[in-house]
Formats: sequence, C-alpha cells, structure tokens
Amino acid sequence: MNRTRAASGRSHEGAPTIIDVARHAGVSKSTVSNVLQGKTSVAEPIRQKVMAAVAELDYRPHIGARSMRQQPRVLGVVVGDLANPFHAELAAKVENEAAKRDYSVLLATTGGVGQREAARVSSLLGHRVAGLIFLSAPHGNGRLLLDGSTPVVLASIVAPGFPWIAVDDARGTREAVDHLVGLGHARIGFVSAMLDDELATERPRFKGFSQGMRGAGLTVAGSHLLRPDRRAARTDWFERLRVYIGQRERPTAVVAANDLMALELLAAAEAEGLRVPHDLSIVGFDNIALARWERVSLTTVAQPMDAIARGAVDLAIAAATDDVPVPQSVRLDPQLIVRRTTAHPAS
Amino acid sequence: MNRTRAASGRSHEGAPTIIDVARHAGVSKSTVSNVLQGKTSVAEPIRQKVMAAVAELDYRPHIGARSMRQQPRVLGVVVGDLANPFHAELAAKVENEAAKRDYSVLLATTGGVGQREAARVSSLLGHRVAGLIFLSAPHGNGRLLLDGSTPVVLASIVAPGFPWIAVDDARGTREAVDHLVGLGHARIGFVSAMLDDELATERPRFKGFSQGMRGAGLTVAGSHLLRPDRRAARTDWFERLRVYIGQRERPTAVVAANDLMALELLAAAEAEGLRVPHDLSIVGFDNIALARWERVSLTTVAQPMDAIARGAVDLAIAAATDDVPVPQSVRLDPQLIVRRTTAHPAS
DNA sequence: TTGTATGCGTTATCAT
DNA sequence: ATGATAACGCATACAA
Repeated sequence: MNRTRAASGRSHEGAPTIIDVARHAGVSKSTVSNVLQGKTSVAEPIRQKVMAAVAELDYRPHIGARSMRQQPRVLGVVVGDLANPFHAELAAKVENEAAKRDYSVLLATTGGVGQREAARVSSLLGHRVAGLIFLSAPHGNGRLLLDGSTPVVLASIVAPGFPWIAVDDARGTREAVDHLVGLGHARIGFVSAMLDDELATERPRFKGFSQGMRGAGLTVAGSHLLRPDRRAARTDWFERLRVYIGQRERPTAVVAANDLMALELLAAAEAEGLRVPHDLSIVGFDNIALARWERVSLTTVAQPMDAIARGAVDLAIAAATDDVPVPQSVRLDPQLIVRRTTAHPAS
Repeated sequence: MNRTRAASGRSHEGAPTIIDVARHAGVSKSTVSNVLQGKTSVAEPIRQKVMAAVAELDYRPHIGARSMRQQPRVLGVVVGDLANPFHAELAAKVENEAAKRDYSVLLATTGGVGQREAARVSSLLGHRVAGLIFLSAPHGNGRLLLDGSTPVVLASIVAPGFPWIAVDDARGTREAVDHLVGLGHARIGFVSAMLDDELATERPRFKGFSQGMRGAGLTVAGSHLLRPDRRAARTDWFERLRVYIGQRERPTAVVAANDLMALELLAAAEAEGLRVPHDLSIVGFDNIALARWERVSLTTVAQPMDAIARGAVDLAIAAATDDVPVPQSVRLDPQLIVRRTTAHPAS
C-alpha cells in the first residue's frame, strides 16, 4: 500500500525526503528540519547524526516545497535580448550576485516583444518569485501584470513607477564631450539611431551630450546628429552610418550612445577609408567586454556593471524581505575609460 | 483565528489561491482544478463561471505547489560564461524553446569554476528541475552530483556519459579547409590556443582540419599550428597571435577554432599591417551574431543554433517525461558561410 | 531538547 | 458531473 513511490516511473521519484533522513538518523522529521534551519536548540550529537544521514542519502531539501512556507529564494530576471553583450554580461553578474545570497535566477527573455513579455512575466509571477529584475524597460503589456505585490527593480534602466539602479547617463556623455573638447575637438557629433527601442536610455545620454557641448560653448550641427527615426528601416543602419561618416563637413569626433553603435561606426569609418582615431575620434558607452579587446580598444564611458548587479539584487531582496514598499532608486557614477579610439583632431 | 494571511507582511501574501477562485465561482476547488487541467468532464456553464472567476481575481496557479504533484515544468540551464556571445545566444534560444513548451528556465552560470559548478548544479537539483541542459562541458565536481535521476543533455558539446546534441565539428573544419583549398591556398594554419578549457571541442575541430589537409594532399607546418598550451599564460594570447601572424613563412590562410579567435586573429593581422583577405584568409567557427556584422563579415562554419536549442529542449523533456533512460545523441551538419574574410591567395 | 500536529496550494483518488 | 479528502515535502507552533 504505502509504496506509492516505487510505483511511478517519473524522474526524481527516488529523491530522498526529509522523512527518509529522519528515519535514517532515528529522529523525527522536525529535528531534521531544525538542524537544517540552523536552530541552536539541537543537541550536538543529534545534529551530527542528522548531518551524517543527510550526507549519506545525498539529501537535498525540495526547494519548491520549502517555498510554500518561506519566502521563495528565487529572483526573476527579465531581459530583452541576451544576444546583446551588455545585457548578457549584466545578466551573468546578476545571477552571480543572486547565487552569493543563495538565491536562484529564473530567466525570461522577451525579445523586446510586448506580448511575449507579458507571458513571461506572468510565468514568473506564477513561480511566486521573491522579486523581478528587469534588464530592459518593461514594455506596455508586461507592466499591467505588476500590481505591486511582487517587488520590481530596474537594472541599468530608468523608467517611471519602479525603483531603479542605473548609471548617470547624462553625466557619462557629458564627460565624454569634456574629454573630446579637452583633446581639441570642436565639431563633435552624436549617434544613437540604433537605440530607438530604448528611448529611456537614449534621451538622457543625448541630454548629457547637449549639456557638455553647451558648457564648452560649442554648437552642434544638425547633420552631425544621427538619432532615432521612426521612418527609417532598422536594417539600413550601416548605410546611414556610412552616409553620416562620408559627409563633407563631417565631425572630427563622435559620441556614440553605446558601444555596439561605436563599433558599427568604427566599421563604417574603415569602410570610408578613415583612420581611427587619426581622422575620427570615437567614444562609446557601456564598456562591454568587446570594447576591452585589443583589436577594438574603444574609449568608452563605463557603466559600473558589478555595482549595478549587486545593487539590483540587494534592492529586490530587500523589497521582498523587509516591508519597504518602494525602495530608493540609486544613481551611480560612470567612469570614462580612455583607450585608443580618441586623439587630437588631425587638422 | 483563521486570518493567518492578513497577519503577515511578506509579498505574495495577497495572491489568490485556488480556493479563492472556487469560492468566487461557487464551486469546489476540485472543479476549478479540473477546469484548469482541461478535463472534459466539466459542464460548459460551470467552466465559464470558473474561467470568469480566474480572470476577475487574476488568479495564477502556484507553480511551486503544483510541482509537488506533477513533473515540474522547469529546466536547468548550466552555462560557463554568458559573456561568451555564442553561449549567450544559445542560452537565449534555449529559453525561448523552453517557453514555447511552457517550460521555465532556471539559469546557472559557473564561470568555468568546478566548485561553483557543483554548487549551482546542487541548487538546480534542489529545485527538482525536470532536466538539465549544459551549454558547457560538465566539469569534474559537477558531474558527481549527476546520478542519473535527473536527465542531462549537453548542447553543442560532446562528452562521454551524457546524451548530447551538437554539430559535427570535424566535418565543419574539414569543409573550411576544402573551401580554402578550393580558393588555391596550400599553406593553411590552425589556431585554437584560446580554447584550452574546451578541449572536447578543440580536438574534433583540429581533427577535421587535419583530415581536410591530408585529403587535399597538403602537409601542415608545425609553426602554422597554434594550439592549447598549458605553459602559456592566458593573458598573452594577442601577443602570441601577433608572433604567429608575423612569422616569415606565415600561412596564407588560417582556420580558427571559433569566431572569437578568428576575430582576435583579424585584429592581430591588422596590427601587423596585413590586409584580410588579400594577405591572409580567415575562417571562423560558430557564426555568432558578431560574425554577421558588416564590419567583420567573417567567413565561418555555422552551427545550427536553432536546431541545437530546439533539440536540447526536446531531448531533456523527452527524457524527463518518457521513461527513456538514455536518449539518442544527435549530430547536426555544419554549414559553411562564405563572407568577406576569405579570398584567393595573393601570390 | 525533541516529537506531534497542522497548514501551505495544488493535484489525484474516490465517493457521491 | 461534482465535491470531499488525502497526499506531496516541508516548516512551524505547540505540546511533551
């Protein structure tokens, strides 16, 4: 009768339960639980016996079952596109920080599609995750599901309605301009056309660029701006970059809204026969692993990715654990990293 | 007394349960469950009422609780380094395929560290995941935990003891050699020094290279080989590549063991003043997103990543669901994609 | 200090 | 066709 386990053929059926451990150690399952919870009220010799039984049976508490009585130690991470190096790196760091705190990470990729985002978030909510960390701005459909019962933290993005931890974008591009001005550049451009699905990031970075230019007493020509344009197809970026870089009165330096764009620009410059940094200086933003490579060695505004990952995890856990309704948002300082794509203007 | 819920302050406390839905619809929780499970034995009007209650309360079944009675629809994905574009892309595709089948993905990054791998795998096992998908070869410590009760599938890697789904590495590099030979190259080199933590991948790719060379009646000079070397520090790759590319009797074409290495080689060639493909042809392996970029446009051996992701998920689910002890491994065909880093030799 | 009893949210079994 | 009830594995309040 009571051999229900042996009858089934599914996997995990053989996994020992807390009762198996209790029997093996000759104690009650409560005692086993107490030992595992680190309760001090357990006599040492009994503790030993229990631990021995745990080791011998290779017992691992059923996290799902445990999560019905305790805060589940699982975080949901929502990311638009893992193929984006910045997001992938950040996701890895988030998982790492979560693991340090003994939290697991449930991954959900949305591909930037609103409908898929809603489905993934719903799934995450079904898992009763302790908190959600968004690495991409919550799209319309997904937001609706977030009613405040599950804490949400935005990592490296800023959007209204949620606490976030992100770099000071405006300050970053401002410092990029300062760097270029310090090198003697006056005709400085700004490129962000590829960032049209992340306007929340594009805007402050452009704002910082403008502030920097104004602060230096410089004006920026309209033809030196390449910003998101609804009418343009997404596929002709490279062509637009070539045209941009090929114009007669082209800038001597360009601030790109992120590293990926800076790399595209680098390629477009090469394609047009320009040498970087001699004919054109380029500054990126993010400091993805690629930018550190020898072959690229991109001057860029670094985001403190470790601090962002750590902070996002801390914020999410704090919001889930404590009764803090809305944790404070955090703005972190960027850091300009000068490599080999910026120099004095040729003229 | 029975207002246990209101007393606590943790999150999720307000999440409606199946009992709430039952009350709201005026039926028993069994009926609600039956409706949600798609049982046909429920009268249509009742079904409607239940669904209405579900929608109104925004009820979402507690997946953790469900997993105590059913196969948990969660897959564990173990990846060494998400900062590696190939792994990140593959992980994203795996998550996608899993989501299509209504499975969730628990992410674990090991950083290639054996000890961390063991801890992460243990955590995944604690979650009672239906199956594990490794995107990196299981390191020593992690293997020990895998006793066969939880199905394991290796994606894009081959290792003994586990079913895998991967590309035919040898055939890939063989085709790369054939392509170069067809262009008229005779002095062809092979570079894989950066792949020393993935010997299971390096070896068959080198084997295919050798086979291709032999098949074409060509010999390969020892100085044209740059393979893993325990004694070399990991940091001087680029320097080694420059030396390799700068040697007098350098090859006219090189097969790189993966795209990342091909890109480094590209940089080293540029640094040495060589033009690609005029002075040097380069073939990569993997076809990561980066390789498709205009600026790089790398000729490469493509892995069928979609098929690998789909197959890995299918295999894992099948192994968990059916009572197939060890599913069949699958070897997929690579596809050479000719772009702009290969051409006829200059001489 | 240890054991007993109860509840968590769900599915599954069995009456009705 | 529907509902009462017993698991599932664990933590916890409480009794011993």
